[in-house]
Amino acid sequence: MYEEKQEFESVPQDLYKQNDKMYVATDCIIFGFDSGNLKLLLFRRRVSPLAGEWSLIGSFVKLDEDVSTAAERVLEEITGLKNVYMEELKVYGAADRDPGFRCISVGQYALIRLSDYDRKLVKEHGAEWFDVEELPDLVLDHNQMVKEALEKLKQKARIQPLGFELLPEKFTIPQLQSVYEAIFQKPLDARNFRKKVLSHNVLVKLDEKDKTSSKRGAYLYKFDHNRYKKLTEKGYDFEIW
Amino acid sequence: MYEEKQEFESVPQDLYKQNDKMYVATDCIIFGFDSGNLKLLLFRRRVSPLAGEWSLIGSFVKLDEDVSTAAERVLEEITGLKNVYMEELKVYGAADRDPGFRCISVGQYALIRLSDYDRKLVKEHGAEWFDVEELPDLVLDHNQMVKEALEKLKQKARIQPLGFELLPEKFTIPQLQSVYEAIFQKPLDARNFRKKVLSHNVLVKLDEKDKTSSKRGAYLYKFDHNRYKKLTEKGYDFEIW
DNA sequence: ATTTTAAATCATCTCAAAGATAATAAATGT
DNA sequence: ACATTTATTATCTTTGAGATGATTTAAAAT
Repeated sequence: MYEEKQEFESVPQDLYKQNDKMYVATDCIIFGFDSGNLKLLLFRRRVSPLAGEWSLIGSFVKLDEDVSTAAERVLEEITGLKNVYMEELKVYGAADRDPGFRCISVGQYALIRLSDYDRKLVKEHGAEWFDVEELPDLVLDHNQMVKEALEKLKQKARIQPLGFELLPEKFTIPQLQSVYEAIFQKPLDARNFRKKVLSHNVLVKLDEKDKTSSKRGAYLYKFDHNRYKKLTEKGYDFEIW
Repeated sequence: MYEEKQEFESVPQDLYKQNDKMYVATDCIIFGFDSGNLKLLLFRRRVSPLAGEWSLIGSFVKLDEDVSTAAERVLEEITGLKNVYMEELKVYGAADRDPGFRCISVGQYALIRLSDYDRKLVKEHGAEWFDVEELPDLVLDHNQMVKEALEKLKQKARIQPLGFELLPEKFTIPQLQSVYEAIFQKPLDARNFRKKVLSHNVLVKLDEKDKTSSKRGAYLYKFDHNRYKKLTEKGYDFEIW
């Protein structure tokens, strides 16, 4: 499956399977969105055992580092992106989850804009984007992590507007719909979707149109973060779309 | 605040603040329900520093132990209860959260029936129940954990029937209402509550009545786990009450 | 024994939002 | 000029949440 000879960062060999240390790692489920499909960024595991196998983007948490910082660090390392939407999924803490050493992993999922990331960096690290529906076998419990991240994303998307995180600054309603169709994995009615999504008054209609995907062209919108902030502070219930 | 001399389990002194180990702990936010109020079980922290201060019920995760098992272990140790509803809250992973050593904690909240727990065990461990509204100052970030657990409970209770976990096997509708009023921290209309809660057909009406809290007496019900299971498997949306 | 009382229970009504469907508008390609 | 496709506006129907009125029941008070 992975033939090339390569150097990997690894736990010092003298520690491997012989020490009594508890390791804490974080693995990022990094979602992107492109042409109607959710994508996931993967790379090759850097530590033995299983070095070289497809894996979520992860890293050990350093002793003097916050867990969330570790996730941000590794995400920036591979994609060049900062200030990305990221949220904790859950802890994977089975004693036997990693055959090499005792390591619990904090799963965190991130939503990034495919337009923004640093392609060179990604390439350098051997990372690749996969369609969420067509993932390879991943190391350890990573396939399970992805499954649960998708589930959580689906759930979260119902009560919090985060489809925007996957789109460029400016986007059309149909594009947004397409994101939600990918997340919910079912078709939505364009007319009702528009009605709902606009009813919250957190979208600002721009004067430009996007004509890449239709003859008529659709108006571009942008998300009004300020307005959203004000609404949620007032306890506004976003349980919609 | 805590004057008595006492022995505490602790990290070996030679390791304290000098070793480079990563520790993983779990802290349980243990909820109970009594006479209209949510209660929380607390005990005295067993490790230095801050040994003897009020703390959530917690423990280190052993090297050969699942994180979830650790939580179940400590919960049983203190309350004698097994098979309790427990769910992960989130990870508390700030590098400086514990002044003694580097330790991340997995917060987990549990719902137990106050009728069931082992009072002797609780007493032996110096644990006590506190009204959620009147908690003492807790060690580290534990007050924050409680706050977030309450928030999560409130959210979760909207889409999943878990008020039952806090009540005895048999309960009345008014009792159930009282649980939800405690969770949501607002009064509910008895007539509408009844309508909603019965509309899902997961409650079985018994022939007995409970007369402890009213002259007329209210019928006892029990939760139909099987029926609930079937419904959720079919994708039934419980976004109610 | 009758009345009072407080909860428990049943029955309607109103309103708003969700989903289904119809109709129109704006471009492009033929 | 017309057909075609996507975007957009406008209605209609149904459902369910919340508000409120009315009735039952059994214990306690008179």
